[in-house]
Amino acid sequence: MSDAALWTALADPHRRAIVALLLERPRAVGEIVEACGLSQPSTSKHLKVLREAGLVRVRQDAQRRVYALDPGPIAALDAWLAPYRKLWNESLDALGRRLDETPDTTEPPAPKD
Amino acid sequence: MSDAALWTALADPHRRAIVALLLERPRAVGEIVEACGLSQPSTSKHLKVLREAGLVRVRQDAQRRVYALDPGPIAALDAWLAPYRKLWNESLDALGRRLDETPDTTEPPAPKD
DNA sequence: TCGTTGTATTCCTTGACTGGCATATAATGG
DNA sequence: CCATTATATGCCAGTCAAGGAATACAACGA
Repeated sequence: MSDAALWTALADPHRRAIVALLLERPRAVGEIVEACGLSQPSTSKHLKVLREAGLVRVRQDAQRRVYALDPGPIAALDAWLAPYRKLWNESLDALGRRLDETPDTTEPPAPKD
Repeated sequence: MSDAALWTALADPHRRAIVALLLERPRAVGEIVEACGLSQPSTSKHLKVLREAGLVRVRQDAQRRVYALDPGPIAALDAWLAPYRKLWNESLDALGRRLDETPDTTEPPAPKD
């Protein structure tokens, strides 16, 4: 819930992997266990962290628990990022201006993948 | 440099605080020490982590070292976020549609908080 | 060159996080 | 009610990161 919990939750690579999995579609724990190659208990613990950070929500389907992404905290991250985005937009602008001033290159900036 | 380093760097609240400080303007280590209330060595270590994650760059000014944000990794974060942003845009859309279907409220959605 | 200022690094201790294993708990079907 | 399936939790050991103190290193001024 707190900002800290969100960052800590996403700091772990396995948890980011889980979040990425859930971006495709909601999944039951079993699927997640298989996909991330951890033991079931470890996976459950990671899911708990994600749950407590508000990043995922659970729906019960018979014995299975189906986890799905909650967009809220992601939006919070986006909000955190906003002021910085302004910063790097400026630097892109600066780059653009510099390119304009050098008539040697006829190619457009080409997205640096 | 790696994605992992970026997340780990930002996982720490003190380091996020430093990054926020540097968003306003570049600062020498001394200023940062004062601002974040840690000892000078601890602060230096945090700066090292940020440096190795590519989040900050150093410029030498006499004895002082002035740290400044590097927009690159922030952009990387933004890129990571992009697919998820699509997700919560959809959910906002869904919310909008639901509000459209309930003619009771005449008020606009009103930003939550 | 020497003292001073500003910053980085090393050493050490402590606390937190991770993963596996075993086990508890919840839900279902017979 | 019992066995089974699906998930969560407790316990333990290994690892790692953080902070403080002391110290080393670098750049400047006299």
